[in-house]
Amino acid sequence: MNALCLRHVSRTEGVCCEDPIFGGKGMSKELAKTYDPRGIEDKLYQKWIEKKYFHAQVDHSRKPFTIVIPPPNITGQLHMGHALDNTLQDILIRFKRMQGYNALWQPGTDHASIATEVKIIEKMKEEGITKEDLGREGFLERAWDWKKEYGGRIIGQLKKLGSSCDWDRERFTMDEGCNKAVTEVFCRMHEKGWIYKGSRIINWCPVCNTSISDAEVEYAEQAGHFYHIQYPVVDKGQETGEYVRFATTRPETMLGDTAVAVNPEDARYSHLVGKTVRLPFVGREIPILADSYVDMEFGTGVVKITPSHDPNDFEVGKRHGLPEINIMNDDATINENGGKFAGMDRYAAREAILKELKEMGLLVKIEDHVHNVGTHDRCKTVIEPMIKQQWFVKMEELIRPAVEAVRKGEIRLVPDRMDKIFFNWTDNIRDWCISRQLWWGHRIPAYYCDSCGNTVVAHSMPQVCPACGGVHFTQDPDTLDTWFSSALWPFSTLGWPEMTEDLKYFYPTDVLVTGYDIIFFWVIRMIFSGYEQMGERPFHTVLFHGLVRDSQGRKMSKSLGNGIDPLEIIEQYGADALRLTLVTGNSPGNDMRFYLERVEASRNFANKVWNASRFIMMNMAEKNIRRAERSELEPADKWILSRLNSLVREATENMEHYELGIAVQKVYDFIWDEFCDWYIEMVKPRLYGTDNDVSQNAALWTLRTVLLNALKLLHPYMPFVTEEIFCTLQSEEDSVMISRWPEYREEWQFTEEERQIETIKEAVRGIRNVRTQMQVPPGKKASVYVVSEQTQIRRIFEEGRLFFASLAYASEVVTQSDKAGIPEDAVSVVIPGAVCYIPFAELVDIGKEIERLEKEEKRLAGELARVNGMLSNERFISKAPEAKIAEERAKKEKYEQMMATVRERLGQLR
RNA sequence: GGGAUCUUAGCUCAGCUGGGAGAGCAUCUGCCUUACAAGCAGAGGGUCAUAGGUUCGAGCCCUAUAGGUCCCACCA
Repeated sequence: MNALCLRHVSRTEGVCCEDPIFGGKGMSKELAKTYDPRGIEDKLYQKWIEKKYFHAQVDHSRKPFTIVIPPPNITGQLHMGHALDNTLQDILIRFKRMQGYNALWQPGTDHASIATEVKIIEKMKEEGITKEDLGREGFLERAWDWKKEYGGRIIGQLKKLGSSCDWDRERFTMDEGCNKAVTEVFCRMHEKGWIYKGSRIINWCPVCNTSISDAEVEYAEQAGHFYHIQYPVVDKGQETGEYVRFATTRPETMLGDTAVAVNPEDARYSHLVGKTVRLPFVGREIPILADSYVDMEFGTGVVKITPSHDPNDFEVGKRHGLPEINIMNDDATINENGGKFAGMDRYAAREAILKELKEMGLLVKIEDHVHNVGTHDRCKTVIEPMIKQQWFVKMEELIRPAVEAVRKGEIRLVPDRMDKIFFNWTDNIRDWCISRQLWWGHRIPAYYCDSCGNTVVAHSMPQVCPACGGVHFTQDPDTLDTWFSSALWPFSTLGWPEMTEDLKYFYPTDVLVTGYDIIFFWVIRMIFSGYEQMGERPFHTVLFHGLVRDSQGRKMSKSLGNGIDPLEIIEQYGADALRLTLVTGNSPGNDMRFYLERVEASRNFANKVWNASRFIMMNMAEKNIRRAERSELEPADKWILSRLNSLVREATENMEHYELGIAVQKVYDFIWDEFCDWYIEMVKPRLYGTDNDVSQNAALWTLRTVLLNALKLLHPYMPFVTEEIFCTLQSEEDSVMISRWPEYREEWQFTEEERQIETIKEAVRGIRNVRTQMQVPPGKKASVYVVSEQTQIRRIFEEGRLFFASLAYASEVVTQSDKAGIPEDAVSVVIPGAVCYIPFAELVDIGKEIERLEKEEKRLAGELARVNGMLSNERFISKAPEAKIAEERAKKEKYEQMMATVRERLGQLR
């Protein structure tokens, strides 16, 4: 048996803890001192799958909680962004599952039309094949093979992360059901007039050979030039000898110019309006017209108008009824409209044109100019605006319910500031170009009659043309934007357009978790699709996270080679460590830096939890622990239960508010600081060599109870280590992942004991402090006299004598009401309400002791000055809340009392 | 051009509705104390970017400035 492996998992019985480490043979095995996640993680995941813990089905007796996964691309490999995104989702879904919700995490993958197609073509290129060689059918066959080969890869990787998706429900954006949903939506929207085909200026990628949507255009700053060019003015067929001058960054587009425009208010050019200019090379005479689009202040105040290759010019052209002359082929070479430049690439043509313009004296000057150029986000090619027939979704009305939903808070974006980004987009929205000249994707369900060209949009190939009675049709060759199907994901995965039981029960889903980078691509489109198709919001909350960057704050990218592979991190440190790293010290929507030191810290925490559990299990071995009666609990037990209780309330609240980083930080601090460093140390004397069974049982019961609850709180973040320990502790519950989330309990609130233990902790900290300062070795014990006039305080130390002694390295603890019998040169530690005296055998350096007390005096004086300042401020007294004033008064009293003690002591020593 | 966001300890970042500045890592000191050296105990280190303002009270709210990051627009 693997020594690192705590136990075997039973695959046949309901109880997973049949082989407890200390059970059976009455002897304890030595456990590994360090937690090794390898082996354990896969084994536990396997168990969860076999027990169907991830599976959710309709159950009207319980409330559903649903998350749909942002479907990863089938071409994808798990990267840190996925790891973060899915960790957050898994935390939420595990949390809600434990709270008793019927939690469904709906998984699946995306066909990622263009991304996949590009990859397949790349691979084909290596073999020397093109798309055209294979033909559409052959290409699609290859694409499906690709999907079969790589589509499952990322799913396996998500499992490594611990994702508790309901894999029985795995979907694909191009599976039968999703296809049906896509066709249905297309037909419905077309019927309604919200999907239309039109000839408009669109973004064309000359490399990918397809149109793309506005959202896919990425602007990149590039160093370019301003070319100042002039055209000769023509009046009644004669050149007047005058020229109009203008500047352009793209001189090659002049081949498609159909006008020159000036501002109607511009007195400089008013005499030219109505005349024409002669376009060099093509010899076309084009009008000089007035349009307010032209900015008089900018440049010469003259703009050349190329309706076919510039979106603004397109609009101008529409207003003035200008001809649209396309001068480019799909690969961005100049076409026959470019005259002698035909066949040249757009950039080669630019150079050639400039050269000739210069020779003709029409190129006035060239200036350097940095400008933003639209590029295709996939391949970074500079996009070419082109006028083409494409399919569009009309956005104006469709977007309205989505805007309202966010405005009214029916859908909440976390963090709130995402609202503004959302509205910025919706306020400036243009119609969505959805057709792509690609093969991998949902083919547009539009059919053209071979006889009359009539368009029929239908669920399947029509039989007869309603216009001419023709019986032969050709389907539109284009496919849909990949986001068209993603937009339907929250309901298509649940069975829509069938009104399935699943759909009725699990829709609307609850939370969508995603990066802010796809708010436009996906989030907005899901929202309007949800309202349009389902009549209901797709989710009530969107939780945004930021980007995972490298240790220097750079984006992780392939080209930089600075990406960190989450799978390697999992292999080396464990999935729990990776997950914890990704959610700590980060707030929603903010980017984070990832570096190994942080993963190490997370791994260390997993190890800490492991070792605390190991300690508890060792002490529980062969003992029958019974539930401790309330009366049997000692102050320390009550203290930790009370602290746990507060933690439960706070962590749960934070999680409800999606403050996952804050919640887990609190759990971390509780486990490491309060539970391990204090409570465990406090109870050691009760566990080792004591004959007080009641006290020992209370300690063990408390240890086990607190640990079990802490494991539950930690489980959503670190599912593996918590499960491994939980089961080994032989809880009544089979698995932490389906156990009940802890709830606040009135009977575990012990305010008085919290105060008592805090007093002892202060004393311990003070004593440790002076011992360190005086370099007293830990092995050297000393008597500690606790002097207090207050019997209650003396009682605290008497009750806690056992652990106080061990924490404060005391050989004995004596409590008394005055200093009688305590050596004058004993070191003193002043705490509220008491003084601890430690007489060391050797002479204490009085000078240093005075120095130390003076420092304390100074500190107290500072505190008192602050408190007195507040309390003597009349406006504070009259305006601050009562509770605050009372609080400050109590502090004042405390500090004054401590100050008096310190001064008295100083007086004695001086 | 419009907008968002950040500026807190040497580094990376938390700090939830305003009420005595925190964590991890790093540094220094002492400890192999029978759960854990991936650990324990202690220490040092911050005018919370700058300047105003609101408030009894500001890291937190408002205004301006400087610097960084990002998004949108695209003046040709």
